[in-house]
Amino acid sequence: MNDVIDDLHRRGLIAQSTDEAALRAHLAEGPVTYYCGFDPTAQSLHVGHLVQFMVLRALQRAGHRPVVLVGGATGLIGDPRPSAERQLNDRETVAAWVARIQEQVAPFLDLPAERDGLPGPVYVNNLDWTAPVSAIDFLRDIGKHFRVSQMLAKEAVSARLNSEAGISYTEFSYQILQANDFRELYRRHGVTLQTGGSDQWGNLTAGIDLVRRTEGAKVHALSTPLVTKSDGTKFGKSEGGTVWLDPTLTSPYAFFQFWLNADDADARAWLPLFSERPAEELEALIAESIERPAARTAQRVLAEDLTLLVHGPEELRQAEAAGRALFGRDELGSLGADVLGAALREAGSVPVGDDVPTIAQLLQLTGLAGSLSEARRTVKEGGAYLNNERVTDADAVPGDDAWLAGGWLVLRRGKRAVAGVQRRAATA
RNA sequence: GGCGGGUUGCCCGAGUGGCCAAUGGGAGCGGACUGUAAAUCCGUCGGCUUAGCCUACGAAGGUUCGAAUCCUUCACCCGCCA
Repeated sequence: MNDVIDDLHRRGLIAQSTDEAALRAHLAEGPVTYYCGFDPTAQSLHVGHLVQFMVLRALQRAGHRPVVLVGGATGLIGDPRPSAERQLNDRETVAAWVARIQEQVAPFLDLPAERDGLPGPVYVNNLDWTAPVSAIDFLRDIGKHFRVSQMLAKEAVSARLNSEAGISYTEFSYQILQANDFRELYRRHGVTLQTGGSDQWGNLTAGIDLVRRTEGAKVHALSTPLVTKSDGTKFGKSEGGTVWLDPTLTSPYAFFQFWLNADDADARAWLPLFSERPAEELEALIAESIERPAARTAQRVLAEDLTLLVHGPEELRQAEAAGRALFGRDELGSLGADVLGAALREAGSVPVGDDVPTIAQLLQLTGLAGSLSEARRTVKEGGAYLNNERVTDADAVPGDDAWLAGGWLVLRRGKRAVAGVQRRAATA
């Protein structure tokens, strides 16, 4: 049996861990129950969260039992960000997000557990044990175990104290709630390991301390590195903004394209983090990527493996086919209505009636341009294409001969942004 | 509490009565080169019914033919003195 920790190190998934020798020994003794939490700060998780799933899955494959927590309580309080205080979201909103995220999380951990005959993953919401605690109980039973000096020393807190933003008592208390989660899960499910992003380290250790003080038990923590981009910008954004895991927010096509468009250095660096292929294969892929960068092997594998993981085989097939259809060598006119329609629906499309809008209006309608002015500008700059041909007149209306199979127009802005326009026969 | 400085477009930051939708840099967007990369170069970068018009320089008033620029009040930020 190869060691999970070795595996995680090899893939670059470990930033920090508590006493590693002790953790290895603990994992070697038998199935360990471990957890990772996700706070509902939006209606969906995004690609930045994927690293956590990679760790959860690696441990699960090694025979350990995952507990996935969605922070219905912590999401109401807000983990202090380095920059500024968070805006509180109202309870109904957070509750709705919790429900969506719980659904979203499940597929990541379903399969292997059943196969290995292990107990399935456990899904919990910290609101269940946090909401019933009264202020008195909280301060007496939990707060008493925390030293303010230690709480102040946490990086997340001290950074904010030294900034103009300062920190509210609400966010200051966050680490106590997360520490209490660890203790609660230790009691309820025998959880002895928590994983999380490197920015969570202070919260992870807060939990370890609480469990040691009140339960006399030694528990562990593992943190993942921050995923970075070589140009210094934030990981997980594309032209359209955040790359979400929810297919209604980021289409599988856009998700696939996000990885496919990664720059070479990033794709190679991310490959071991996100691909679960064997070490030797990854090495070969990286070598290939260096030798023939134009083939974009690393990008392709990332796009394929992750679209498959997040959206499933059928969506992967569609996303791939869409890319081939829209960026391939084939003449658009030679594509059938089914292929074209599927590709454009993936890329994003908009219906029009018999009263066909101008090119500028279509660019705006499809979202390729943010405003009419921007659409006109794009045409003026030579960045607008109709059926792969550059458009020169923003006020022109696509002629009858422009419509492709199935009543489609392929509208493109720049090299990558594509959208479809479908003509709907006016029916009475 | 007193005195002084500041608040400009997505961000930084020029601009002290007309030539200002506002210099410059960054981000973004488009083009060229490529590989649906990166770097580089060029262009663009408030909105609209686009050779014109509308809205904008912390907020509200005022002076003026004309204000980001001058005056008044208010809000917030930063220094110095109490």
